[in-house]
Amino acid sequence: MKVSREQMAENRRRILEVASRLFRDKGFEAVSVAEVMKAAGLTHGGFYGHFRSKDDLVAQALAHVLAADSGGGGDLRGYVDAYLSPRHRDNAAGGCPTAGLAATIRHQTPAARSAMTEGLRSQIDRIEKALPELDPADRRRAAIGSWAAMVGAVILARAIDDSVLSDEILEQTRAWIDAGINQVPVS
Amino acid sequence: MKVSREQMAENRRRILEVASRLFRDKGFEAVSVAEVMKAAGLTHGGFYGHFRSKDDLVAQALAHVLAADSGGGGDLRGYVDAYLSPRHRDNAAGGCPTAGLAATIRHQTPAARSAMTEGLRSQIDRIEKALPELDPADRRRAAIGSWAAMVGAVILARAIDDSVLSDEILEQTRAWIDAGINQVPVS
DNA sequence: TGTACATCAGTGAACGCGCGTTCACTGATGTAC
DNA sequence: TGTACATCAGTGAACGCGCGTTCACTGATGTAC
Repeated sequence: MKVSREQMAENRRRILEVASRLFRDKGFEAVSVAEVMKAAGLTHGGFYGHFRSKDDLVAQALAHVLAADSGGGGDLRGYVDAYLSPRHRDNAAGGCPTAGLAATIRHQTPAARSAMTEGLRSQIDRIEKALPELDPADRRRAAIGSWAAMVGAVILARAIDDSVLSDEILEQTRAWIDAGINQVPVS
Repeated sequence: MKVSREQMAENRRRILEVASRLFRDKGFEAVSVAEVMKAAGLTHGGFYGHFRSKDDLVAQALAHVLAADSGGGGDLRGYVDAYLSPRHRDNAAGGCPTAGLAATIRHQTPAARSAMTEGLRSQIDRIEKALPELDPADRRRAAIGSWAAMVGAVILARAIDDSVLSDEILEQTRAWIDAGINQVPVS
């Protein structure tokens, strides 16, 4: 059953969105092509009309979700608070693709690594822009250091089974970043 | 061919060691039971004499490697430098199991999550002990914040294909942690 | 201490299963007239 | 504008493959005497 051009474009968009959620939730390898297509309301055979392979889907879904992700823009304090919240920790499927997927990019294709590189570059830029009060060197150090801490904290908080310690990881990292940003003009 | 009790114990130890290296290098799912056994110099059929399942191996290999890992003990500055070095970034197989595996623990069994929880708890303790000059609240905040930043930085540095940016992630995070630890007595 | 034999760690063929991918087919789309 | 038909997005059965796991077998170990 052929489908209109707009319908096909919408199907493709839906596959990318659904795939990015499933990948963040379960990891690239634990999600099958058939599972993605079913979640998009299609059958698995049609997949290869949209993508050349599962690896191609991985790279495109990653580029898609990293391009859509635009946190850290204006209110940095608010962004950090939301990022290091139990709500974000418990919502991997709808959360930050970097926290959910960066650690497994190593095992993906060059195209996926390239998408992640661009995503990281623009994320650092966004955080830098939200720190106009610092001089350039301190600003870049604060942007990279706090982003590394945010990503690391969410990954650690998601990895453990003790909810008290998990909450503490988020809260202490928030306080550590806060202190770091406020007093960065070092010695 | 039966084997002596000591030989069997050594085989088991070798399986755990080889498995932990392969898991850190390629991830839990990308390593097969047969691959682990072959790397340990055995055939795959004997695996189930040592472990109940692959999930059992995952949990035990994780507990094994986290127990052996004892970084951060004395010289914190030196530990941070080594951790955030290109050498460690490029040696995932022999490197920190937390940086290599924490992000995928979410998809593993409760036993594996439990091992990671204990590993994280003792790692935070070790870093705290290396910061005796700080008062207790600052010490805990610095231990958790800098550990989150270290893990996050290595994960990000490994995820991208631009070696200049990757080196910068490591270097700036090192500087950020340094500044944070030295001036933690906040306001 | 020496021997006979039960034990059991390790072997390798075989299993069932789910995966990524292919392909002949279907029928709505959209174009040529 | 209306019709006839070529196109092609989506369907679902089928494929080959590697995986985790099982099992009948082997032969060195280690114990009973």
